[in-house]
Amino acid sequence: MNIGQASKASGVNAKMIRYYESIGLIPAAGRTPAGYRVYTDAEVNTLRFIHRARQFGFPMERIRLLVGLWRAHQPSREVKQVALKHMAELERRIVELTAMRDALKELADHCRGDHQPECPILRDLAGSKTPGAAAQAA
Amino acid sequence: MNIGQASKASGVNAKMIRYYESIGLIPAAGRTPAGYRVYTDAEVNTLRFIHRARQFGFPMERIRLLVGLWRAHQPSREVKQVALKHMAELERRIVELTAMRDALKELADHCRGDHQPECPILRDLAGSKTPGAAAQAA
DNA sequence: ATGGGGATTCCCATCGTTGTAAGGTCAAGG
DNA sequence: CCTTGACCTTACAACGATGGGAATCCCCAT
Repeated sequence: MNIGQASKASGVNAKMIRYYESIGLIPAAGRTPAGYRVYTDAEVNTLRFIHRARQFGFPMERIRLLVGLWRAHQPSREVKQVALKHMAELERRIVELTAMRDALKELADHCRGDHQPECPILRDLAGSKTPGAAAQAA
Repeated sequence: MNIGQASKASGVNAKMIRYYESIGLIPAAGRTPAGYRVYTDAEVNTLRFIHRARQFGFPMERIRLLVGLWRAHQPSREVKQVALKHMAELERRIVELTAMRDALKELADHCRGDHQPECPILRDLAGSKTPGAAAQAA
């Protein structure tokens, strides 16, 4: 199996496969005499694992951890701990973005959006010393 | 006003002020004979505007746009349009992250988290061909 | 043998921010 | 006058993960 086939089978872009190898997330693949990378089913499984973990938003370093736990059949406590930590970070980010969206919505809702330059959004950006002013007004 | 004072007054890191200048987001500041950058109150206001826009998560290119609209007293319609586009992107990201968190929570909730290696999280990462399997099972 | 598709390596760009290194400048105090 | 420390200057690199492209090479089929 060469890198193109491994890519299709795992869902991981060929370019990314080489990158994962370069950062040591996966061991260096075998090579044909001509220098082409060769992948076994087991290696494709690992790539699929990584791909799926990326879909969950896990950062590479945590994926490195997860792959290690997986291959070494470590206690599920360890795995769960990593997952919970990631979920907490997702949650943090969600809260952040939601706050941005809501604050912005508050301003946009009061913006006429017509031909006149007067605009609560610009007023807030330009002048607000107290970031919560819009929310407080709401 | 030198860059340190402008930084404190605007909330924008001095390093970032130089960066914003380098990418043309703000015009090059005046200089003292010794080469120190000098800032007026108006320039600090612009920096504060940028700082606030960053807090709303606006990417630089959109901030460049907003600063332009602001300074040229353009119709609020333009401003609102930019804000709405950004809100839509925030929303997209929120939905993405929420889906990740929920799917992960579903798996973590069913993980014993004990000394045994058996773990729904790893099972999903390793084997799921259908990304929605966990959600469907729920 | 020729062509096309796929492989290789290497470099560059993203986006916003931070860090570091090596220097110049200013103001205060001994 | 000299030192000290805080501040400024430029320039370069790194981050995380990915995409793009160039130049070259390999394999297979016609």
